[in-house]
Amino acid sequence: MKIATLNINSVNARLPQLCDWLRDNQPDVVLLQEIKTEFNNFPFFDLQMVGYDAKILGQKSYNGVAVLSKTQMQIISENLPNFADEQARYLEVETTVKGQKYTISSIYLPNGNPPKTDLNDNSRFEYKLKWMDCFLQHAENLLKSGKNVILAGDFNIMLTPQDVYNPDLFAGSALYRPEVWQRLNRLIYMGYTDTFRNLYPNVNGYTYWDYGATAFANDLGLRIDYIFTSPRLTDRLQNCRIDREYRASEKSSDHTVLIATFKDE
DNA sequence: ATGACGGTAGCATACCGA
Repeated sequence: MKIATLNINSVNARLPQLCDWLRDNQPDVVLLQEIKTEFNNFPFFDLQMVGYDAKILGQKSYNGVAVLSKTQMQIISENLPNFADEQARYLEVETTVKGQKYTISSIYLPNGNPPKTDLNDNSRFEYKLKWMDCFLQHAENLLKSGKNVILAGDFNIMLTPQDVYNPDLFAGSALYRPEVWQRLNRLIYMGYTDTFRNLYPNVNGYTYWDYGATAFANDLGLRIDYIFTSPRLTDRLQNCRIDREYRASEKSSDHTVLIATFKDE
């Protein structure tokens, strides 16, 4: 079973490249974040043509998450079940791949930095922390269910200095503060595995590079996209890799694709 | 501290992003 996640930064602006990537890589499931469109403008037909069914939680202009799958899916939850959210950031589905059942969530965690017009406004950071608290509660409930759970997407957090090209530059950033480290670590302590870091403890593993010309060329990146797995699924983990080729391609997102594969039995 | 760069809404420029 092969699953990929990508913050696509507008699905419609990058649809041809996405379809090409799907044809070339043939993942069973793909999680998208920042689709930046609502249901009526989502490219269901084009994705169907390359073999994927789609479930989405859309929003005009901002946010929006989706799950693509070769097999039939069922939506379990639009938004976190314990949090009335005005922003489209969480979609949970169930699907069966090669005889194995999975509970899979596409996650776009809030950024949390203040608007440029008011750097003292901490409401977005408070929203991020509240979002994470509700997410952790739900993640714990999923863990107790004993299902095969995959929680993946853009978490907007660098967990350690290794995940940042220049930690000093991000001191005080909402993506790099003790309050979010503490919360994301709780996900790990309760039993979920950060698949990439688990397999590659000594590789930076960046998944995002600024659009500015120097960033990708000089590998000035951040590791903010994650694939977390529940224990029984972690036992079946075969690989987790970053597809830097996608980020190097024409008209790519500023994020790149993270891909995990699992043994099928 | 600011902007590089890019997308969306909608038609000029503001907002969002990490």
